[in-house]
Parts: sequence; C-alpha cells; structure tokens
Amino acid sequence: MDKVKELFRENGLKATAQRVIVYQALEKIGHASVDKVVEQVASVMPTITVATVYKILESLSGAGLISKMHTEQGKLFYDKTPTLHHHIYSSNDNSIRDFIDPELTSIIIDHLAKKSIDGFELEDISLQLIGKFTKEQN
Amino acid sequence: MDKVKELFRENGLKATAQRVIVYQALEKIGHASVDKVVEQVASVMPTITVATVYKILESLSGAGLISKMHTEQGKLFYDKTPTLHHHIYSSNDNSIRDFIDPELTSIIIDHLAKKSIDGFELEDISLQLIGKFTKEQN
DNA sequence: TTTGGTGCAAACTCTTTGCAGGGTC
DNA sequence: GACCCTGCAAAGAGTTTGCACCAAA
Repeated sequence: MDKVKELFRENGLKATAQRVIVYQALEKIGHASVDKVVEQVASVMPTITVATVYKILESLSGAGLISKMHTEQGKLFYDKTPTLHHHIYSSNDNSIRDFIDPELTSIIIDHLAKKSIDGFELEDISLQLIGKFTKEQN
Repeated sequence: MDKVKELFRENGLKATAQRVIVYQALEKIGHASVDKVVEQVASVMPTITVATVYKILESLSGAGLISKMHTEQGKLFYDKTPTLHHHIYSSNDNSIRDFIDPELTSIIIDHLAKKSIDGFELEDISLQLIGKFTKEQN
C-alpha cells in the first residue's frame, strides 16, 4: 500500500486513497472495462464516483502505470500490465484475457524492423486474437 | 454499379440505391469512420441519414462484404477489404491506413498454430501498429 | 500555501432502436 | 403482395467536462 503510494509519487501523481484503491482493483482483476473496475472499487469505497474512476484510470495510463485499450465493442479497457502484451478476445462471451508471448512480440517487431514502413515511427503494437473458446476456461 | 447490385443479391441483401452508394463510398475511401462515410455519401445523396448509413455498414459487414473494427479512440471504422489485413494507426493525426503484409500474417498464424491456445478457436487476428508518421504521407 | 484531485451533475459523442412509410424482389 | 429497407426522432451507452470543495505536498 505504501509501495503503491510511493509509485505514484515517483510518477508525479498525488497519492490519494482513491488512486490506491483503483490501482489495487486493477491489480486484482488484471484487465477490465471501466464498469468492472467501478464495481470492484465500489466494494471497497462505495462513495467513489464513475467520473473519478475514469479520471484516475486516465492519469494512471498517462503515467504509464497501466495500459489502455479499446475492445472490439469499442469500450474502454484498462490493463494492469504496462508491458507489451496482447489480448485474446473471445467472441462467445465477450471476455478478454491477456496473451503474453514475448517471442511472438519480438517476431513481429523484427519483421517490421526489416520492412520498416517509411516515415513511420513505431511506438506500440496491439494484437488481438479473436475467436471462440470451445471449452470452459478460468 | 450493376455488379455491385448483383453482389448484394448474391449475399441476400436487397440492392437499394443507398447501399450501392455506401459501398462505393467505402471503395473510394478504403477505410473510414462512419462520419467520413456519411460525409462522402452525402456528397452523392444528401438525403440519406446517419442511422441508415450505420445500418447499411452493419449489414454489409454482417454479409462479409466489408470489415469492421474499432480504433484506438473507440470509434467504429469500416474497411472495404474483407480480407485479412492490418492497420497502421497514426497517433499524430489519428489517421488509419491499411497495412497489408500477408507474410507477417502467416508468420503470426503459424506461430499461434504451433502454440495453440487450448480450447481457443482462432477466427481472426487484428494487428494495429501504433506510432507517428514523421513525414508527410499520402 | 500551492497545487492538483475528487465528486457531482450535466453535457457530449457515438451508436442503436422502434416504427411508419416506401422500395425491391 | 410479402418482405426488407429507409428515414426520422428519440433513446441509450459510454465517456468527458466544468466547477466548487477538499486533500496532498
């Protein structure tokens, strides 16, 4: 908890209780749409508002502490891991899970480096695997 | 024009003037947000409504004639090419362009096939390259 | 004390829906 | 003629904004 506060200060963010809670909520669920975060946060601090959660998620992602993406549905998702990773999007239950595959990441980056699109400075890659889970997952 | 109409009928869609115009607009611009499509369409048929364009784009994409995606901004984009391809997302001007690289596509698919995520049936992959264009493009 | 964050409500943007009228097959 | 599509207006979802109050540094 104090570690989290410190992390915020190091990144120029004031260490408020709300931010700590939002951050911990995201750590717990991994990645989630804003309303899932709100849900989780509300169980700890029911007085927090949706607008605040939006603002906090935005500032944390601006500071690079979490990452931000849009789903196939166009809803905002945030993810605890700011490191380069990808997402599996399941079209049968609209869930999203992380897909960490550094090997694939570097294959893609290497490939792109070879081809180098002229005048384009690559900052990030976002890969979504879309499909169906044919058996129950966890 | 008659080819387009035929294409619609083959796919179980009634060949209305509005659909032809929307389809041709998308062929012309390649990929665009809905409002860009509306803009283009309006120059040909000013009476068409936004809701209609939405519905048409939805039905064309449902029939597999065009493809649908969300941007980093969470706005809907449609693309004329239903074939597997990727997108370059430029963060300085929020533009999107196609990135067709069948080699990369098959590298990714091969890699995924090797690993095969258990219980997951891959249907599509969506890769977005995010970055900045450092010089003027076309 | 200064600076930045939170909470509230309202506004905004984008997208979807319901239904009556009209066009296509 | 049956069915599907369009156009309209209104609603809906998700997200953002402005501002007064409050807390962190």
